[in-house]
Amino acid sequence: VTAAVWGPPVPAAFYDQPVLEIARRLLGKTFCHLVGATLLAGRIVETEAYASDIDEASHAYRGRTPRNAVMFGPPGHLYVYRSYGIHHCLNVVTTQVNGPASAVLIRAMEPLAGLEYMRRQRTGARDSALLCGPGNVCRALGIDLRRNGYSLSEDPLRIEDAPKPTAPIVVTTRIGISRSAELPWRFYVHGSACVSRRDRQAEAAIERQQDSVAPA
DNA sequence: AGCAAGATTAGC
DNA sequence: CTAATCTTGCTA
Repeated sequence: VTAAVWGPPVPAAFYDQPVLEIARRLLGKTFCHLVGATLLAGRIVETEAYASDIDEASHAYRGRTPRNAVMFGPPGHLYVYRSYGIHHCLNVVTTQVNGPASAVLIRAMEPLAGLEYMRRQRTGARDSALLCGPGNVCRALGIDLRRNGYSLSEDPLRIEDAPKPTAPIVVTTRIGISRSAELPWRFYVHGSACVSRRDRQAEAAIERQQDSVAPA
């Protein structure tokens, strides 16, 4: 366990902010899962926000059920659910007091530690694709329904602070949903090799914006 | 009790 | 583009 990727977790207060703010600010941070003596860690490069009030795609939109209960708070916990009967998806709960149930889906990371374990979980995948896509993230990190409701401020899970990405953040629409599909609630680090799906139009818009600020 | 849909993925 | 695979939550 190297100190470089096993520092202090972000303060619990971090998770008590509006969900869109957290979805952006999670980019660049280090997600850690300690499996036995093996530290698994990745740099978060792609997230999606889900909120219950105006977002029909949110699992919490139609109210509380046994499955989505942890989405209703407190914030700073893991919401894990089974997807398509085969995969798991991992969310960070961001529900504030008296606010709508909300969470951030972690869609992709760059592997930082525990690559051997991840390769075993994901035989055949390139290293850059080990944590590419929400189902693959859970597979590679050994996360399943048993981790649902776990705190991100206690072992064996944590998110650590890390320098903000220097690359721009691309803002675009979410993947794999049919309702509220137009909301620009997906965020990813421009140029990362580990993003699950790029949006060339959104990237082109950013480049135009940069040109106008700092012409070549 | 039955059934349609799903925050996905890998492979053809 | 489609199958795989199974749980959830809604409808009857």
